[in-house]
Amino acid sequence: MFFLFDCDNFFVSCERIFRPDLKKRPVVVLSSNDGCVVSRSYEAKALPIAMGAPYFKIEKMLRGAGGVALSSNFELYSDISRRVMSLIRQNCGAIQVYSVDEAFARLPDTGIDHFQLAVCIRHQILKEVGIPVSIGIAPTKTLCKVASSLAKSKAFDKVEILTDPQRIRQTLKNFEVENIWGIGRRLTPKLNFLGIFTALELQNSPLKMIRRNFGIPLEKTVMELNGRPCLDIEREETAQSITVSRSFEHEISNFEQLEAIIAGFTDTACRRLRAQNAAAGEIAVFLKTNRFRNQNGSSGGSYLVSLGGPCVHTGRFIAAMKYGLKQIFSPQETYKSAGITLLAIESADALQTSLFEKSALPPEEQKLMQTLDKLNAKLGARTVFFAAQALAPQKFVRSNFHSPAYTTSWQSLVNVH
DNA sequence: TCTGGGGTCCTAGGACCC
DNA sequence: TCTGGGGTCCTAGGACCC
Repeated sequence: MFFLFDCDNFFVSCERIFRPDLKKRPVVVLSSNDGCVVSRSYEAKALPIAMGAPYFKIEKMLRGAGGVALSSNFELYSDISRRVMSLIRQNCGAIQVYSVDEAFARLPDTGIDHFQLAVCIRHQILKEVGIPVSIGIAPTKTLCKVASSLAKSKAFDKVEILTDPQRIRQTLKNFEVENIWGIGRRLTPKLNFLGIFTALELQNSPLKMIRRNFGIPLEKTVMELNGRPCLDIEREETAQSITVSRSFEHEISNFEQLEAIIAGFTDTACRRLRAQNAAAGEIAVFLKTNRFRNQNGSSGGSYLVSLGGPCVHTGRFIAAMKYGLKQIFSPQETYKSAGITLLAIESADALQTSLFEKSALPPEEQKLMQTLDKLNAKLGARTVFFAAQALAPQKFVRSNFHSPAYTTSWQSLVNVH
C-alpha cells in the first residue's frame, strides 16, 4: 500500500509557524522577484486568487481583503521540509521525497491499521513542527494523488483511504481527467476530443489505444487508475542536472555585470554539486530577454561548454561559463534573466576516468574545494568567494516582503518542545 | 511599471554500423 | 518501376511535475 504525505499550503504554513497573526487571514507567498503567487492560504484561495497569478494583478484585491503577501524564503522552507521528512521517515522507513512538500512511502498491505498510523503521523508533525499534512492511502501512487486531494477537502483528520474498487470508481466518476497526476494542459484537449472527460472514462479506456495515441507514460497512468502499480518508490540518486537561474528586477545589458552575476550562480551550483559528492562534465549558460515585451516571447540563447572530463572546481566552471557567455551575449540586447545548468553529472565514487587524464579528479582541486566549502560552512556563506563575482550588484532580484532569518533561532525553538 | 525556478522522462529522428 | 533490416547512440524538443 502506498502513502502520500502532502503538506497543506506549504510555504504559507511555514511562514505562519512564526507569525501567528497570519492565521485566518488571506496570505500568499510570491515566487522569486515577487513575480507570481506560488502558495496560498485557504482564505486567499477563497478570494479567489489563482495559483500562478502575477502579483501586480491581485495586489489590490488582496490588500482590500486584509491579506498579506510575502517574498519566498527558501532556506526556511527547506529547513522545515527536512524536519517533516525526518518524522515521516522515522515512522515509515525508506521514503521517496517527491518535492519540498510531498513524500511517498510504501507500507505492508496487512498487519497494520493504515488509517490509525496516518492519523498518528499527522498529529505528530502538527505538534512537533507545526505543519498540517494531508495523507492519501491507495494501492498505487496515482490513486494516492487522488486520495490526497480528497483528504485535503476534509475538515479534520485529513486522511483518506482509497482501496475499495467500487469506491474508487465512484470517486473517479466525479474527478476531472485534467486533475489526474500526469495529465497536463496539452493532453487534456486531446483526451476530451476522444470523449474522455472523467478519470473513470480514462480508467475504462483500452490500453492499446492509449499507448498508440499517447505513449507509455499515459498507459501506466491508466493501469495505475485500475489499481495495478507501475510506479514504485524511487530511491534517491545523484541529480542529473543542477540549474541556478534568476529573473532580474531590472533588465541588464552590461556584460561585466552579467558575467559577475552568473559567476555567482555557477558558485552556488558547484556547492550543490559537491554537497552530493558528485562531479560534472558540462556547463550550459543561457540568457533571456523579456518575454512579455517581445511579440514572439523571449529570445536570447544558450551555449554548452564541455570541461573535457568530470570536474568539481568552481574556477574551471566559471572560466567555461565566461567563454560560453561571450558566444551568446549581444551588446544590442537587454536581458531579463540568466542562468547556468551543470550537466553530465556523475557520482564522485564511481567516476569514469577520461583517457586523457591520469586521475579523473585532480586531488589538489578536490582539496582546495573542500577547504573552501568548510570555511564557508563555518564562517558563513560568501566568506571566501571567487573574484569573478566581485562586480555583481548587491541586489538584482526583487524581494520586498522577505521574512527574517528564523532559521537561526530555529534550533533553540525546537528545543522548547 | 510589475508575469518564478528547478527538475524528470519519453520520443522522434539523424548518424552510424553491420 | 523496384533500392534490406536491424541495431545503437545521441540530441533536441515536448510533455509533465511541484
